[in-house]
Amino acid sequence: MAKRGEQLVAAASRVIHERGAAATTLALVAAEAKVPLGNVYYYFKTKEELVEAVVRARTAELEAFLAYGSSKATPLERLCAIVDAFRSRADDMVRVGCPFGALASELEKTEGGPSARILFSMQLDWMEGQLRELRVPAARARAVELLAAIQGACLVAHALHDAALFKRRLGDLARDLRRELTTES
Amino acid sequence: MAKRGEQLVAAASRVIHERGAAATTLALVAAEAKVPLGNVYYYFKTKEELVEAVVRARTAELEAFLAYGSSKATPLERLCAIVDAFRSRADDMVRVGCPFGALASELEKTEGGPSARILFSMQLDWMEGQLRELRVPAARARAVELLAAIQGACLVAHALHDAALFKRRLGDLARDLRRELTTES
DNA sequence: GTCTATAAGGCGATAGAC
DNA sequence: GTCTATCGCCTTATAGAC
Repeated sequence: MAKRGEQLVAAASRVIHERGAAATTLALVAAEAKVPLGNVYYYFKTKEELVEAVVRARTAELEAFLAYGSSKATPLERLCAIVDAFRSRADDMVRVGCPFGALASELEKTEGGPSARILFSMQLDWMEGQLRELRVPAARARAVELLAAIQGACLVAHALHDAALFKRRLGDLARDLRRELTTES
Repeated sequence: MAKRGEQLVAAASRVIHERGAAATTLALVAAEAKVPLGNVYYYFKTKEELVEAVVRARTAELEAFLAYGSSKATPLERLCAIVDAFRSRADDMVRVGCPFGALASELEKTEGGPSARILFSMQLDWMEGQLRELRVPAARARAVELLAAIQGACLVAHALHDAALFKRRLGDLARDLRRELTTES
C-alpha cells in the first residue's frame, strides 16, 4: 500500500486540473500534498512519471464514470446519463476545463512525453457500443459527433466563462438524443 | 512601419501555434525571427505584451477569415464556406490545434494574463448573423452548436492524431447545414 | 536601434544526513 | 523512508557597449 504515493498522485491530479500539466511544478504538488519537495522523487523519478501516474488515475476515474452510465437500463438512458453527468459537473468543467479532455489535448502537444488520448478513445468505444445496441447506422461517426459536441461545448464555455451556455448545450444534446432515438411503441 | 516588430509577432505567432503560449520562450521566438534575444525587449517590454500582440494578429486573421465567408452570396453558402475553410486546414489543425480555439482556451487558464476569448465571440456573432438572416429560430444557440461542433472535432482529432476524422466530421457538418437550411423552391 | 553579456529567480533533479 | 540543502539549467528581464 503506497499510501504516500497515492497522496502525491491525488495532489498532482488536483493541481494539474487547476493549472494544466505544463504549468504544474513539483513544488506546487508537494505543497498541495503537504510533503517536502525532495520526497516526491522517492516515489517518482521524474515529473513525467508523476504525470503518467495522473493519467492512470484519470483513466480509472473515467472507467468509474462510464460504469455509472452502464448501470442504466437502456442504451439511450445510458448515453443520456453520461451527458447529464458531464452537465452536473458544469461549474468545475467551465472553470478549469474537462478533466479528461483538457489533459488529453494538452499532453498531445509534447511529442516525446506521456499521452492521455486513451481518455478519448475509451469514451468513443463506450458511446459507439451504446449506439450499436440501438441499431443506429454509422455508430462510430455518431459517437465522434457526440463526444466532439460535449468537448466543444466545454471548450467554448470555458473560454467564455459561461457555465449557463454549457448547461444549455448539454441539455439540448440529451433532448436531441431522446428525440431521435426513442423507440415509438 | 515597425517592420522588425511585425517580424517578431509573426515569429511568435508561429511558435505559439506549434508549442502553445506557455511553452513558448522568448529565446525560441528570437531564433525563429533570426533576431538576438535582447532585441525582443526593445519592441515588447514583457512576454505578456508579445502574447497580446499575437492575439491582435490572430484577431485580424480571423476577421479576414470571416470576411472570406461573407463574400459568398447566401447565408447558407457563407456558413458552409467557413466550415469548408476549416476543413481545408485540417492537417495543420489536427497536428497542432486550431489557431483560434487553442489560443483562446489556453489563455483563459491564466487569470491575470491576456485573453483571446474574442476569437470565439467574433465567430459566434458572425454565425448568429448568418442564421438570423436564414430566419433560423434560436440563432444564438445554433451558432454555439456549430462552433462547439467544429472546435470539439478539432480537439478530438488532434488528441487522436486523426485528420480523416476531422475531415469527415466537418464534411458531415456542412452536409447537415445544407440539408436543414436549403430552401426548397 | 541593435547587440552582447549577465543578473535574478524558478525549475527539475540530486546528495547525503537522519 | 523522510527531509534539508543545494546543484545546474533555463527563463524572463536588464545593463550598457556600439
